[in-house]
Amino acid sequence: MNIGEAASASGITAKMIRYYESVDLIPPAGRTEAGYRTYDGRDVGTLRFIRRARDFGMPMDRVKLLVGLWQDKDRPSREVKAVALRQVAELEAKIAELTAMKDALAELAGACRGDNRPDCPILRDLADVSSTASHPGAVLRAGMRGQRFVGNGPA
Amino acid sequence: MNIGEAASASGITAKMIRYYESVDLIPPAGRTEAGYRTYDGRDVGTLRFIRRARDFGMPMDRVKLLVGLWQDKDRPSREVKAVALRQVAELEAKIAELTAMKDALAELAGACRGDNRPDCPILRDLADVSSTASHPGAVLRAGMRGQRFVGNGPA
DNA sequence: ATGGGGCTTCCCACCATGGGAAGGTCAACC
DNA sequence: GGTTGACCTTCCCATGGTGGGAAGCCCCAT
Repeated sequence: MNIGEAASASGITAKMIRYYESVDLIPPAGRTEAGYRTYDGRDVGTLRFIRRARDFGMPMDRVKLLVGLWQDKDRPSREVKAVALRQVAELEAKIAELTAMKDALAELAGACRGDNRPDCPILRDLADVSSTASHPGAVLRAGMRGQRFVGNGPA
Repeated sequence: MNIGEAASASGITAKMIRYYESVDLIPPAGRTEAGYRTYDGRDVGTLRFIRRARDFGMPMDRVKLLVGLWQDKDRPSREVKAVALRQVAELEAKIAELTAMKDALAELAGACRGDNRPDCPILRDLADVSSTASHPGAVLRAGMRGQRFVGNGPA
């Protein structure tokens, strides 16, 4: 199998397969004499596994960890569960943040008439010197440095 | 006011203030003879406004738009509200995605005993060839290309 | 033998942010 | 007046995953 076939079989672009190889998420593929990468069914299985893990919003580190556990037939399920629960906890934290943002902003928007007059509580709030501490992002800025792990939606 | 003072007064790092200037989110600051940037109370107000808008998870584009509306005293509040509601809608979409991920993963984790035995439904699911379509990320991958706008939590 | 589609590597861009180096400036203190 | 240390300047680099694209090689079918 060439990389293109492996890509369509696994749902991961050829570009990303090469990238995963370059960051040691997957071992270097075999090569033909001409230098083309070759893949077999097992490789596609691994790629699919990776795609699924990414679908749960996991960062590469976590995926790598999980692939390792998957390939170790004697892992205790305890370890796998711990990884999964960490991910769940981070997702929950992110959801809570976004919800706080959303609620605060929706409330402001609800208070805005949305007509032709310029007067607007949304802008008033954003410009307001006094309400600094109670804003959703204050917490965010304080507590969530470098969480990444959600970003764009895996693509 | 030097950039450092403006930074602590506004809650935006000096580094980011320079960056915002470089991408034309804010106009170039005045300079002393020695080349130091200078800021006044109005500038700090603008920076604070920007920080608040970012706290709602808005991407730079949206913030820029909002700053423009803020500075135009004759804007119709309709336009401001529309921007806010777009942001709310995107936050809701993101929340829905993350919730789908979280629920699916939590369910799997719930089915895993988490003991010393290797058997684990989480890994079984990730490796499962058949369940491709029903996974949370399938939707994600299909529908959310290039949404960005949440990323790390503004920092 | 020629064309088109695949493969290779390498570089660039995104977005918002932080880190750090190399060098200039300012203010305070002795 | 000189030294010190805190601040400022610009410039480059890294992050994380992903896409885009160029330049060049390879393979197969016509």
